Amino acid sequence: MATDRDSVLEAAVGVLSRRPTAHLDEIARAAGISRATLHRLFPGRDALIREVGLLGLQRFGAALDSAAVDEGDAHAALRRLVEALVPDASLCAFLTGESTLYDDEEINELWESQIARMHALFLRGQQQGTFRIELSAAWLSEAFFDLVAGIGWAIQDGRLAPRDAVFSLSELFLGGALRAPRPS
Amino acid sequence: MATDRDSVLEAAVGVLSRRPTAHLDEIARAAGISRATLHRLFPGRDALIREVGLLGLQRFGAALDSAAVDEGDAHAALRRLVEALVPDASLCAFLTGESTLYDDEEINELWESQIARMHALFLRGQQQGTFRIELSAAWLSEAFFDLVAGIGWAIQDGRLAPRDAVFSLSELFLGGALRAPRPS
DNA sequence: TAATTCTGAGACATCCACGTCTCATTCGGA
DNA sequence: TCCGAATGAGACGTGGATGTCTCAGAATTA
Repeated sequence: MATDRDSVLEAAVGVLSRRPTAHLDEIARAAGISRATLHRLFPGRDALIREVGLLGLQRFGAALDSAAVDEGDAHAALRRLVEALVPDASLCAFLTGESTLYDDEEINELWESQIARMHALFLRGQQQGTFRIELSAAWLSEAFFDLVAGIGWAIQDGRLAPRDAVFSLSELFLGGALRAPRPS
Repeated sequence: MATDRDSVLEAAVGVLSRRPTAHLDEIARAAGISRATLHRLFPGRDALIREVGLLGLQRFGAALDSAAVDEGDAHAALRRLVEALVPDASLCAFLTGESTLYDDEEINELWESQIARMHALFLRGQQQGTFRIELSAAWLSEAFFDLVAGIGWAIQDGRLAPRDAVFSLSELFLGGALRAPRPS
């Protein structure tokens, strides 16, 4: 069953985003399977983490796609991106915390290309007069992703209600990023 | 020499904030000492990481003190806090990345108490009408610290100029946190 | 200079997570 | 019911980082 692999990856995210050094025992338990089965699904720890990373980057890219970040008003695009990204916030938290991921060439390239899309969004928004130009597009991209990851951690630890996530993130970030005094 | 321990801790932060799983060899090399001397200064890896964590929390507390976060206007207090905290941004990055730290009771209590001080600052700011009340004080605290950590990572990786750190952080965050349309 | 202390380099031993294996059990289909 | 596949539990070996040790050389002090 291919679905099983995915559900295991989901469970792995839940554990690894909070504790990147978690043992395989713990991940297996979280997935509701034995360590043996975990090894049957994934050759080893490195492979598992790599696949989780690829899943995260794929979801990230899918969110960028579904939000159509390179179309229309940058402000609206960013709000769409928040909506699309929040459900995978813990995955983004994983991408931030698991630093060893970026030793891998393919992962690195994927990451760079997704970040470039975000960078382009902010750059376009600045050219449109939507986003502030005193803050570099690079910093806006970085800060945005940091906040998404923070959302993921906060939700997982029960410090933030999932329902509040989209509002909290978009209001705080856009308040600082938008050039206009305050969005409606 | 007591100073040596501190300089080793500083070097350890530089390595561990970026790669929490770095080997002791690497940390020793970064500190310019041998692994043997590292072991003479710190009983083991756990002890080293614990001391780095304590250093970070102490610096965090010192920043809260020097910024006098519980005095006067909350807006001004937060700006002072940013100034005081940015030099130790990588230490804050370490505190967010090294999750195993919080297995320790003492570390956990220290962390909670410092966060409580930040929480109080935001709560006071909300009561003063300085900060937005649509965003919970807890989320503001969390998001602020996430951004500080992000600043630390960005500076260490050379993606952000240290000179721009205070401005980038305070402008972005305050823009989203302040109730007033935009600070001067 | 001589003595003491500190340091670095390296050689071990140890420990723990990981990877592999076996085997009994369970689940699902014929 | 029977058979095959999949799973879980556990044992076992392995690798690599860690922790401890020794010893020679450097640094510091008298």
